[in-house]
Amino acid sequence: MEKVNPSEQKNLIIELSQGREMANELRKQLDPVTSPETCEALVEKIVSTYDKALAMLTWRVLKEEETLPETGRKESPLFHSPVLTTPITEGSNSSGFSKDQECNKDASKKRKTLPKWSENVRVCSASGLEGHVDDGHSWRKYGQKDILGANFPRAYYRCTHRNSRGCLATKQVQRSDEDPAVFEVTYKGRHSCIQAANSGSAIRSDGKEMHKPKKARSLAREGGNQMGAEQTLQHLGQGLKVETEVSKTKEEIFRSFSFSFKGVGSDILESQFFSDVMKDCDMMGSNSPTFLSPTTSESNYFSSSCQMDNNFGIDNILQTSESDLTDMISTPTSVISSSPFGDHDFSIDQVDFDTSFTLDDDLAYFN
DNA sequence: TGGATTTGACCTAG
DNA sequence: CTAGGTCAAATCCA
Repeated sequence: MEKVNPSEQKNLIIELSQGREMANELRKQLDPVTSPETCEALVEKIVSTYDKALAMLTWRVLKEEETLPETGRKESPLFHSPVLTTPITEGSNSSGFSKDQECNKDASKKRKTLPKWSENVRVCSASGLEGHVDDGHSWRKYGQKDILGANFPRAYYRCTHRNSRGCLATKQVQRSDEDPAVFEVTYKGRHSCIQAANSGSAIRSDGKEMHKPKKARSLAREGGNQMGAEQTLQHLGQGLKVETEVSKTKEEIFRSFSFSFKGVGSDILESQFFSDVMKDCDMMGSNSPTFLSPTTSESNYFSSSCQMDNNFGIDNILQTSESDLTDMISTPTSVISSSPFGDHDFSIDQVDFDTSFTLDDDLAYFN
């Protein structure tokens, strides 16, 4: 990493500066009057800032290593970087590497070879769109399965561009048993398509949504407690308010961060890492220009757009592993707040853009 | 007519 | 063997 381009350097400076400022602020706050929550928030914020800076540096190294033979890349100690997200150990193996990474060795024998990470999304009840959690990509449902012990079936989605562009990204959406308003979304694989962020469910210039899933239509068919299709679409068009399992504190914590990503990567790269940077955007909906201030004391409502303005390549940051956040998911309210560093896959490959990342919709209809 | 969803069957990991 | 994951034909809908 002998050379840092000006953009990255700038971002690093910003991050580190923020960390310093927040540390100073925390010092000021360290008086008996200050609430522990405030201090905790500041600490989280500081840690997050440094994590981001480290992630940037990490990514740079990984990017460079990508030019090296595959073996060298996989053996990179960076895969064990504390910056990276907690490995999900779905049926974990004992090695330091994720199952995915190991599976790369013999992909022909194993079916699950893609990185996996999860997030919880709570859909604003007012939207009437239960489980419609869009991450900016267009998904096509290819299956639904009743899961043992779960009250609700699990829906399986894959990228719409699976055939046309060979995009292998998939996701699973399951409604939480504990809180039906919470949808556990598990992503697998990374998008090799470039539709990502600024396309997805973006609103077209004519006001209509792109990739409007027919899920909305079926919702109308199903009737029940769902609102009418017209209303549904209207809500979608207006930008679905999505509530993540993030405390207000978190919102405050991450509000100041702004990131965008300049993907550079190889589409073949299977391992991927999504730092809290993305979590900030995706989960916190932090400093989106269209961010809506929380309207309740315990919920984060925000619009689906998440502006990402810097040039931080993210999709090539390697995910430490295909981890399984199932345990985290099972306790939604504590998940995100305790671990803001989820892994996210955003295929922003080979795209240099300032984009509005949408989180607006994605219907999972489990009725 | 083409793309998306539904759903039963099939495949595979554990 | 079982449960989870995927396939693919049937169906729906704009």
